[in-house]
Amino acid sequence: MKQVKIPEATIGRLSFYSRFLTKLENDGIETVSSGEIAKGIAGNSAQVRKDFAYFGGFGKRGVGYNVADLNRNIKEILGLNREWKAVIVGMGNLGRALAYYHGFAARGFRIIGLFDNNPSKKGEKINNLEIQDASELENFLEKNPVDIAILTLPGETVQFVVDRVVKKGVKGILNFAPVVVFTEKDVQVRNVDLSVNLEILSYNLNSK
Amino acid sequence: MKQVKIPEATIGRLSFYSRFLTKLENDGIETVSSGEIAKGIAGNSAQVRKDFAYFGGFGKRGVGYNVADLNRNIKEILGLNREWKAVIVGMGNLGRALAYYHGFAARGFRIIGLFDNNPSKKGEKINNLEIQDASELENFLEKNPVDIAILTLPGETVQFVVDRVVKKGVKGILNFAPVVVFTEKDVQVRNVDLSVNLEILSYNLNSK
DNA sequence: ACATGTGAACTGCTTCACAGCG
DNA sequence: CGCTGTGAAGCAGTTCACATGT
Repeated sequence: MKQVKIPEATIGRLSFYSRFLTKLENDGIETVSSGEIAKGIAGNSAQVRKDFAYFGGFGKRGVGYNVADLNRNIKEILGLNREWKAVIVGMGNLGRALAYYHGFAARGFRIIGLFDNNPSKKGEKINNLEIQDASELENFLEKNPVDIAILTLPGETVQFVVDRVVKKGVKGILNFAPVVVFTEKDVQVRNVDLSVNLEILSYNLNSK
Repeated sequence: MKQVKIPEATIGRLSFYSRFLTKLENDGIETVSSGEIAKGIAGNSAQVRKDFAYFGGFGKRGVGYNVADLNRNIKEILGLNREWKAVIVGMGNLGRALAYYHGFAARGFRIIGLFDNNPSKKGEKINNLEIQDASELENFLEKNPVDIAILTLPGETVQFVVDRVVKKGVKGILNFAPVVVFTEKDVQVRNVDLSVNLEILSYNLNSK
């Protein structure tokens, strides 16, 4: 295996593969072929094999892949063999929904702090975590190192909060507001945009 | 202008451009260059021009683009010059958050029905809409034609609901569960996956 | 003079097709 | 024989660089 650049699209698919494999594991299935994986995630078998080949290949020719092994390898590649600590800033409806969302914990992301700048929300409990006032953010991050900040904030306030959490060592940002975030380049930013997807739907529906 | 295939990536960017232009319109700015747009959405000016060129080009050489004109054109391309009617099925935390989300209405997507199969939620009001029992879904869709179904459901139930709404004429699906949806090909499906983005963050943070 | 519009070059990702191996 | 692993081909999207138009 030579060390080449991994397409970001491949990383995204690894995440799908892993969840599909977890389902297979739960069903007690031990072996799976690239074709079956492709069917499970609506992809193409050559692509599945190529994706794995970037990391050296995990299969047996003529047989397929061992489900548990493969899943363990993928999780390790994705960095899911450790726990990632995250905070959510902005406890509006979306922030709350994410605080309750089980999918994160199931994949190793632990939410350890919730913040909002509205004093009337302070102390409210969500999933055994108390909402803290946004002014506590720096203080909290100093005592509790955090890897990722999930920002469910109005667009105007996002950059301000990004600067604050980055200064306290946060290295990953998951931003839900439709604004561009600027940071040092060693900080990873991912944007989730709810409207874009509806607008692509709109375009596709319209041009039929 | 010749009719060529438009990259899906271009459509996604049009959505960003439009929101950036709306901001400029609100600030009373009348003219903008491809370079300024590029800065606003963290892109590249050649790409901005190429994106517009797919649709014939909207600018004046030596000057730039008229903000209001350009935005109107983009919205028309995206199909946002009409109202799209949508329902949300699955009123868990995420479904509720989306029901409250203002961003949809601001872009012409009107939520006209909320459904859940938990009888205890029936009648509860969110944003002036009553949650209806899932058994009412077909009945409602017959009386109220709907373009898009937003599905915030557990993965296991998604396909069942997709089949039901598609049978009643829904042509667009926005699915938030990490499962593959199968439909006739004239139905558009978009998937929003919250965990994938965290896992890509995890990968990128891990490989530093 | 200046910013658009665009062919051409480039880069990156996907699909093909088959050699290699269990 | 079957399914993986992989070079090579093919395709799609991005960036370059400049001719074009105002």
